[in-house]
Amino acid sequence: VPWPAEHKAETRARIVGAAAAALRASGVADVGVAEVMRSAGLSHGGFYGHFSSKDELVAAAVTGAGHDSDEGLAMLRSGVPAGDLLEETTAYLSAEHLAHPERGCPLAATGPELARGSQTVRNALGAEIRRRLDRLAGLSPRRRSGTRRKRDAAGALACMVGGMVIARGLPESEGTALLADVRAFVRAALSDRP
Amino acid sequence: VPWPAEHKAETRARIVGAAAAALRASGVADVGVAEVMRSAGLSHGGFYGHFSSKDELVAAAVTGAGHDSDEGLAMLRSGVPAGDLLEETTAYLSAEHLAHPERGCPLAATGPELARGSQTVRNALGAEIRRRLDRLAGLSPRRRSGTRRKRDAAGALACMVGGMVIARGLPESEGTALLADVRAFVRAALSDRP
DNA sequence: TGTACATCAGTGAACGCGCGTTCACTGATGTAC
DNA sequence: TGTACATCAGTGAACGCGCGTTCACTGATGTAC
Repeated sequence: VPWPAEHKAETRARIVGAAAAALRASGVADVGVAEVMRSAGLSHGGFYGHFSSKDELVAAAVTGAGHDSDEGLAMLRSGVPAGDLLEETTAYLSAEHLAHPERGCPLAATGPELARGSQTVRNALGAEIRRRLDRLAGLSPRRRSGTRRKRDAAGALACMVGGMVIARGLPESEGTALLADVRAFVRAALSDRP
Repeated sequence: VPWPAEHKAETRARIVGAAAAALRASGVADVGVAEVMRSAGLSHGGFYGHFSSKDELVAAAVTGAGHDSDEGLAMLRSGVPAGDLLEETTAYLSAEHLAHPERGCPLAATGPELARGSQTVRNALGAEIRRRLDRLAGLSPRRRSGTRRKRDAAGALACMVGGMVIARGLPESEGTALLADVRAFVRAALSDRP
């Protein structure tokens, strides 16, 4: 074996990382293979040594983006491990996340485009959604029923993704104000009352 | 004036209508000017007699799509005028809407792509979002405070858009189940309790 | 230890193709007389 | 009423351009002797 064992995997990870950021910043269609390779410090043509098509890269990037979005949220909590569902939702619906799609949630940045993608992309997207729903359901208070926790996870994720999509469709100050309204809505919805 | 006064406006409306459907079905990037003109029954080259760029068409299509999405929701209520906020949300989060992005909400179908668009497109998108928020706030019970109505409108719209985006990212049966969870979440959130 | 070799990650130029846009032209229309 | 005309909505071919993909090649690497 003429090259160090991890070399190729490391290069591939660098390409996926560059793609994950570019994808969320510019969308699937507006990101070119050449651009991704350039930001990974490689030449255009080497791409097909790692992936058999752009599609495969997009699928890998969705999964990669999901993970660094989690890390980003963890940083907003200053490294404190995720507490409850409301805290998680509040961190997601922050001005910080609004301003930085490229390190944020891939669903909010490119959900509809991915849903129209190939089967490979749709599989990665579906897996990412399930992962998030499971994670959120796990953050719901233990005293609640499974049904209630599942419902709250679905509602919270819908508010997160929808809130961010809407806020990004408005000028910044309006978007920031809208996020505050959605946060208040979720706080009320997740409270103990109903 | 060699042509009937309304002729050009009618043709333009036909182009916008075709674009509004194609846009929601395939996204901004995957819809070509040629394809839109063909489905409007016109030839490719005539486009620039009506619009100065594809961008201008997309902006017009967003507004057009907003209106026929409203009509679609009205039909799901069998023509009954919109009642309260919960009914509206329930109609939006339906299996019917899940299956037919091309006549549904443009925010759920193309929100993130539009948010990355030109200023012209962003303006149309912002106007469409404000229109929907105002409409939803108006459907909230009168007895509630302005603050509460604004918050509920924001939360309901976030749940609608986010719920639909997520559901469309899952296989159909899972998506349908998720919509039911989000509907239950919104029902609880809009109840009188808190 | 030093050198020739086989491997394969990465290079860079080239390829079709489809897109948005342009443009010289056509032909259907209402108007003038 | 009928005919010549000016207008302008629509046609269809052509244009660059950037994209995803391919491919013959390069050169850095660990291995064999």
